[in-house]
Amino acid sequence: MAHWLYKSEPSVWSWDQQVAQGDKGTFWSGVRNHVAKQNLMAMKKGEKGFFYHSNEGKAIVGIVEVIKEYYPDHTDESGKFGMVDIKAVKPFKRPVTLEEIKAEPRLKDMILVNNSRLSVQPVTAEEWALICKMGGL
DNA sequence: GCCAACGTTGGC
DNA sequence: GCCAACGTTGGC
Repeated sequence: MAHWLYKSEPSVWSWDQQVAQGDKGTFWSGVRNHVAKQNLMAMKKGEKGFFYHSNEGKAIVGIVEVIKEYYPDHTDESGKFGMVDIKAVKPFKRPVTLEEIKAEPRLKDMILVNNSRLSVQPVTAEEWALICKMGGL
């Protein structure tokens, strides 16, 4: 089962807002990048991902799960892009900051470190396990 | 189909 | 607020 990482600016859409949606979750719209789109299309229901706060906080704050697979993004006028639905699963006991991730040699190949602009990223099994541990889960 | 110009993202 | 990195656009 694959793992993912979703980036959001808290001023636009925060973890707290995601949690407030409960089990019904929300659609993850607004992706306008083809690599990110490929990642969205590869997602399967039930797969989990990290929720990362960019700009403010710069930390992974919790875990989300895919509850609906790829379908057209109604906010995209061109009709080329789509989205998935995700819901909050559980918060980290403590956030794992970008600083900590950069300081960990085993995480030096993470896309988050090397291509910070990609908004939806795959995470390897090793990275997943390590970051969960760092987050107190 | 190349590439310069421009816009956006996100860390610092 | 600056700027590097990246993606997209449009002229040729």
